[in-house]
Amino acid sequence: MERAGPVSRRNRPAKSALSQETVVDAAMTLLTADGLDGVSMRRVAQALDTGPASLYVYVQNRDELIALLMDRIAGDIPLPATDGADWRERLTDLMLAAIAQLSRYPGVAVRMFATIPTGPNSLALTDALLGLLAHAGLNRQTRAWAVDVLALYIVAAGTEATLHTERGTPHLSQGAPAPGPNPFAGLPAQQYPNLHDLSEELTYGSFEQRTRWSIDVLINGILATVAE
Amino acid sequence: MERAGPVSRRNRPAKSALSQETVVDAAMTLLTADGLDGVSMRRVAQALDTGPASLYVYVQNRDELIALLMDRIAGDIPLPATDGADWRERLTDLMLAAIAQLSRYPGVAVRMFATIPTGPNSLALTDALLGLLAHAGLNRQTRAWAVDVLALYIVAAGTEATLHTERGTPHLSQGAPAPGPNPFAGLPAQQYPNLHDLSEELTYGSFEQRTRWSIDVLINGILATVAE
DNA sequence: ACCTGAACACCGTTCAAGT
DNA sequence: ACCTGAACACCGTTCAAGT
Repeated sequence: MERAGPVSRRNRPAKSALSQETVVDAAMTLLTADGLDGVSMRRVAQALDTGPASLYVYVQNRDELIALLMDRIAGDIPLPATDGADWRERLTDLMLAAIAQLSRYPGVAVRMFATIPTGPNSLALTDALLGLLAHAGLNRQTRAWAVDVLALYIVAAGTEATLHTERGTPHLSQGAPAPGPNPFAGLPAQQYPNLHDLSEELTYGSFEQRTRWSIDVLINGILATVAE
Repeated sequence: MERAGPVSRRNRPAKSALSQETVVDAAMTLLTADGLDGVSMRRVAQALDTGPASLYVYVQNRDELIALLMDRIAGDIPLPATDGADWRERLTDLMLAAIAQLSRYPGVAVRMFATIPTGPNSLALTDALLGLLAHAGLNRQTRAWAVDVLALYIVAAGTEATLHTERGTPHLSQGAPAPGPNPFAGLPAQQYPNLHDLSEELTYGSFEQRTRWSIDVLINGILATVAE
């Protein structure tokens, strides 16, 4: 009773058969090379030696193609051990791994605000996140809302990290502090007394340091804030 | 010793003179009507009865135009009272107001991940945020990193709210809970035990309720997590 | 059913020429 | 110095025609 998906007829010597997999493969190659901006329907088609219209057999539109790319990317984030002593460390590591993975593919994290991820890999990650929160002794509603903020933070930090990647500023997978002159130092103290006063502290610390601190803030906050 | 900015010569009967202000005005009108996607250089030019090339006298490129729009939007967020008893309530209100304001202009919040806001209105808001944190008894480094996470959260929540606006789901400035069927209820319990188990809780609560809880999480977390 | 060239309705930005 | 039409190099998506 199964209906087979569309089958390509390009089994000729020169061209290989198209399929959703080959389309996503080609898109993934472009994504890795040029970021999401490089993944246009026309360029994907070109890479497959065909016209853009051909892709619409395997993918509804560019948005669906991007959703498929997202889930591939999610699939490369290692799931945490389901059991173990330190849930907090496992949670932190999972979040850092997710942010680092998103930072590798410029333009992808931003789009995740739009899509509640429904791919199997993304769902598995969310489920794992919830599993870790269960070890924290939180009630059901708190766990549910907590996974929401944590996911939002992952996507937000991933988006930020991506921009650091594009600008060449160091981020998660690199060391070294930020370079360049302090943009807050020159601000008028009259108008912006607090920014002026804290200009040193505002630029202190690497992206990784700040991210680790932020994750601590979130976890401490969740532990201290019962929902309901 | 001042150099005057470019002055338009279109002081003829039919067309009014162009200036950066008129360009941003026209862009703002389009933004309000159609969101940021509606603000193309060509459409702005059309609204001003000219060609797109004319705009480049008053604005370096579309990115700069968007940055100018952002600061206009920031200017409509009321600054908190500089003194008062309850810093925590003032901080919460400021964050909710900022998120609500961003939710009114689809497409804008997303772009704020890219830009460290340098407009006068955005800087004033950040300065005010830091001022409120000073009342919380936090050390200097904690205040600096705190304003970072809070700003990141505002932009992230604003981006999310925007999508709710676009989809017609209720959000900050509206009441009522979310409609539609529960997307987690039908998930296989074998593969996603936690998502399946918490499907009720995952969809419980309005956007405003969740946002308020998240802000509480952040504030509690910041108070519990000293930087340095 | 799959594949495709051509077209439709758009983009941002640049450039040479006009005033 | 300001303004502009036209062009350049792109987009996503649709459609009619081919196999």
